[in-house]
Amino acid sequence: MKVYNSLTGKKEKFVPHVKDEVRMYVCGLTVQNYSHLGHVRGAINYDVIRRYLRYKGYQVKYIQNFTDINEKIVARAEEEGLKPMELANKYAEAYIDDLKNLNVEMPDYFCRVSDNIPEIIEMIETLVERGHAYEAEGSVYFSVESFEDYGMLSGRKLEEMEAGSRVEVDASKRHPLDFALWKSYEEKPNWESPWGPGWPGWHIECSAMSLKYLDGKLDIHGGGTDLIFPHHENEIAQSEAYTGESPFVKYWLHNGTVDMSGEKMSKSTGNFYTTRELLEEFSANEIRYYILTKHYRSPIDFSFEELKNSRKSLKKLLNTAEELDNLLDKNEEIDQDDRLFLQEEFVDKLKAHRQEFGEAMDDDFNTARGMAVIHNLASDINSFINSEDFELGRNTRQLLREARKLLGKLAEIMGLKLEVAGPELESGKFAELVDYVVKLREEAREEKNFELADRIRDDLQKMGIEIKDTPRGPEWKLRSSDNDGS
RNA sequence: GGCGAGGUAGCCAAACCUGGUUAAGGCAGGGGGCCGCAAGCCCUCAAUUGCUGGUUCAAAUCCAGCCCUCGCCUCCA
Repeated sequence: MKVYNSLTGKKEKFVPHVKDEVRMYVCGLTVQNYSHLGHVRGAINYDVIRRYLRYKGYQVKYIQNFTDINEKIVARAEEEGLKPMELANKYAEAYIDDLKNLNVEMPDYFCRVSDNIPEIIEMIETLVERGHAYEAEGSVYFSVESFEDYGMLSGRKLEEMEAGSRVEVDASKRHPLDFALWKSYEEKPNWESPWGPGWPGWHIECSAMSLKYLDGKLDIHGGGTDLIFPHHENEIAQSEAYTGESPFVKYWLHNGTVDMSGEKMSKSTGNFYTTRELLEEFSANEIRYYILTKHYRSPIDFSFEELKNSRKSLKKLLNTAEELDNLLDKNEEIDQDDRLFLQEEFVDKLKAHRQEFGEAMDDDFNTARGMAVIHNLASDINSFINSEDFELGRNTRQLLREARKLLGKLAEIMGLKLEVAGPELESGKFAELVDYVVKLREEAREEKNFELADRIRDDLQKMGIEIKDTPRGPEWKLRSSDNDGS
């Protein structure tokens, strides 16, 4: 398996610190408002990475943080008339809801800045002791000049950055790019420190918490490309200056951003679509499909049209899954042997697809290719069950079970749910009755009495019973109450 | 100004690092079929890979130049 490491700019063989174990830390968000697609895109990308790593047999420990204190939160809290911590909690919970609604698995732990102040202070103290940081007017700054490799991640050099820097130079800083580890703050949401009351700077939290919760052995650190500089650059500097070890992180992964350039109108009106707004109109499956048919490193230029298209694409996969389920659920009594000639070929295809999927995902988690494999798999399944000499015997049935399992498994790695939950009324007296009516309709069709046949179909349709004429004969199902599989 | 990403069919999007029969997959569209209609599905058609030159037996892929687009450099994922 290879992953693209932002630190080296190359795909590298993936070898975690500890065999069969992966420790990953993903930058969460400042919980100051509802999340939008950009936030959630990363969450979905790393969710799939995590699922795939697990599929590969790794035990994955996944940590994500909430930045729950900074000036933005204080400002927003004032706007909403809440205490800063209340505001942070509100949006942290909202974010967790969003993730659940998107079928994103919860991290093993959500760490919060406010829960880790002692660790952060300890880290800053050490940095000061070692001459990597200095105190000025109650705040503490990291000295970028004290860290030789500053710029290694973003590929920048200190000298070059000063020239075009737009950063306003704070008089108390020794170097314009020095950044705050501790910020002096006199008012209420603050903590005592050796330098007086205040709170942590933005970058230090991730260093302190990732080192703490992952025992200093980070295999993967993820986040958006927009965090490379300065956030992750600073994380590296302070972490390595603190531990004296390099590298701080084995593999830096960065997902592309979601841009709204095609949707300028919405920008002027308010800005982006929040996740919950999108979820009103689209299912988790659809949003995930949209995100995952693009490579995680590529930026996405958001398009409503494309998102709608993913609904149609996804429907194809759902149809196949449903067809298989129908075949497997019904005709439970069939047990005669069937011909084998077609099946060998089909078995080979299943095997091939399983392997192709692995190859795609092993290559820097290429979900776009993985998705293509899933489509090819679905196509082959469709061909198989709709071919003229298809017959449902014992062998075929077993084979279809495996096909369904594979389809479900691959979809599950993508976090897609292909289980179409229909009402469970498709057996018993009711089913016998419908079967009977359907049979009558078949007779009408044989007599070319299409008027009657169509009327039966239309009337059943009105009762919520859908008939499909397949090459294997008619099939029917109860229509699930409203939307298509979310 | 600095750093970075990218330009592939009408649209979205892989493959580029590791040159070579896959220019993948999806949406929309054409043609045919299961099958009369509906719903689906299958087969098939559709691309001189931004432009120009170069390297090579071979270039979407490597090199050079040019033209465009976008992101970051602002405590944004």
